[in-house]
Amino acid sequence: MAYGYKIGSLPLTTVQRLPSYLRVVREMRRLGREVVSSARLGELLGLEAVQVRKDFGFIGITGMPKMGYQVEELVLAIEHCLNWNQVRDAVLVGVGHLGMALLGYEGFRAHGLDICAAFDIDPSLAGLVVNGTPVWHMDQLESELRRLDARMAILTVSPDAAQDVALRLARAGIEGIWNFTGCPLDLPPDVIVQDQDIAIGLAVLSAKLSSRT
Amino acid sequence: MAYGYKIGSLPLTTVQRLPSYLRVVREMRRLGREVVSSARLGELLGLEAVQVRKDFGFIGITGMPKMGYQVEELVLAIEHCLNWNQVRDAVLVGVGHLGMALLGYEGFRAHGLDICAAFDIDPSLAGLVVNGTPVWHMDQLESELRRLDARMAILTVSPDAAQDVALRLARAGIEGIWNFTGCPLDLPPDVIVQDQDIAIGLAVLSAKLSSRT
DNA sequence: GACTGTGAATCTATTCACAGCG
DNA sequence: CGCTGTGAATAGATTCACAGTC
Repeated sequence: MAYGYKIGSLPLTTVQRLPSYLRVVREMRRLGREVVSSARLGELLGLEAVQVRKDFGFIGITGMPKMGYQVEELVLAIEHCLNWNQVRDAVLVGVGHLGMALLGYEGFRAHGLDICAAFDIDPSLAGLVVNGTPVWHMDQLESELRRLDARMAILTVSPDAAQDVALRLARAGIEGIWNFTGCPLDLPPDVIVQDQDIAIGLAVLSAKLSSRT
Repeated sequence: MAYGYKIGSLPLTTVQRLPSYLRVVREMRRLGREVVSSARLGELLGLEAVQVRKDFGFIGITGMPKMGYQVEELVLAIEHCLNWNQVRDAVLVGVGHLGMALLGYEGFRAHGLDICAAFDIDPSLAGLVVNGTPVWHMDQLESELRRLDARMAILTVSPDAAQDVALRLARAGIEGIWNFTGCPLDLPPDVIVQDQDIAIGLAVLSAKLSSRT
C-alpha cells in the first residue's frame, strides 16, 4: 500500500512542515526582518537546523553563508509549492457544527482557499448565507458545480452519507476532497483524498497521557 | 529534536492507526461479527495485511491461524491502549467558531472524552450552556480547574492568546493540551502538547493537487 | 567565525519472504 | 490449504560530520 511518500519531488514530511515555516516567515516579513538562519527557525519551531536546511534544499531555496535565508524569497517559494499564492475556489458539503465552524474560519484565505458555496441536505438551511458563503440544498450540488469552477471539496457530512456524497463530488469533476468524516472513501484513483481525522490527534494525546502514568 | 517516535512501547505510527481499527471493529461487533482477518481489515482501511498484524502484535493481541482475530478482544485491547474505555474529563478554552463546533461534536464520548467546562474571554458567553457544557469567563479558569478533575484541555483560543492561556493551564495542573491554535507552545516538558494544525492537511492536499497538473 | 550544503551513517517504518499452526 | 507471526530486506527520514563560502 502506501505509495504516499513523495508529493511530486518533495518528501511528504517536508510538505507537512511547510505551513509552519510559512507562518513564521510571514510573521517575520510583517516585522520587516529580511534574513533568517536555519538555526533561528529551528529554535522557533522545535526542529534541528539541518532539517530546516534540507527542507529548503528540497523546495529549491538556497541561502547565503554567514547571513541565512531571505525571508521574502522563502515566503514566495513556500506559497508557490503549496499553490497558496493564488486563491482557489472550493465547496463545502455538510453544514453541521463542523461545517459551520469551517465556514466561519477566516484563515482559509491566507491559505489560498475561498469557499464559494456550501451544500446541505436540510432544506431549512438552503438560502442562508454564512460568512459570505451561500448555502444550497444538496439537490443543487451538480448544477451549481457546473456553474462554479471549484476543484476542491471539503467534506463535513455525517459518516453514513460520506461515501455517497464523495462519489457524487467525484462524478461532478471534483479533483481533491478534504475528508473530515473519519470514514475512508473509496473513489477512482484520479480523485485525491486527504483524510483529516481528528480522532488521530486525540489518540496520540490519550496514549501519551496514559503511558506517563 | 524529535524523540517522538515511541509512545510507551508503541510506535507512533501504530497509535495513529488505532482509531481507524477501532472504528471498524466496533462496527463489526455491532453487526455481530466475531472474528476478522488481517487481510479483511487491511482491505477496508487501505493497509497491507502484514502491517495490521504487526500493529496487533505491538498492542499484545494474538490471533488464531486460519480464523483471524477476535473482534471483541480487539475492541477491548485498543480501547485500553488509548484509555478510551473510561470517560475522562476535559476543559475547552476558547468558545469561538471552532470551540463551539467541538462542544457540539457528539463523538467525543465514544473516544472517552467529556468536556465538563468551557471558558472564554467574552463576558457575554459566560453562563451559557452549550450542548450540556457550561461556559465560564476566563477569570474563573483557575478556580474552576481546582474544583474539577480535568487532566486534559482543548485549546481553541486565537493565536495571539495561545501561549498565555497555555501557560495558565499548565500552572493550574493540566497535563495534556490538545492545541488547535496552530501556534507552537513553549511549556514545561511535563506538559504534553498535541498539535492539531488543520493547515497541514490542507497543505498536503494543495501540494498533491498542484503536482498533478 | 558563522553560516549553508551535502554525502554518509543512523534510526524508523514498511514490505517481503517464509516458517508454523489448526 | 488459509491464516498468523516474525526475522530479514528495503525504503524513507533524520541526524551527524564536515567541506565550502562569504
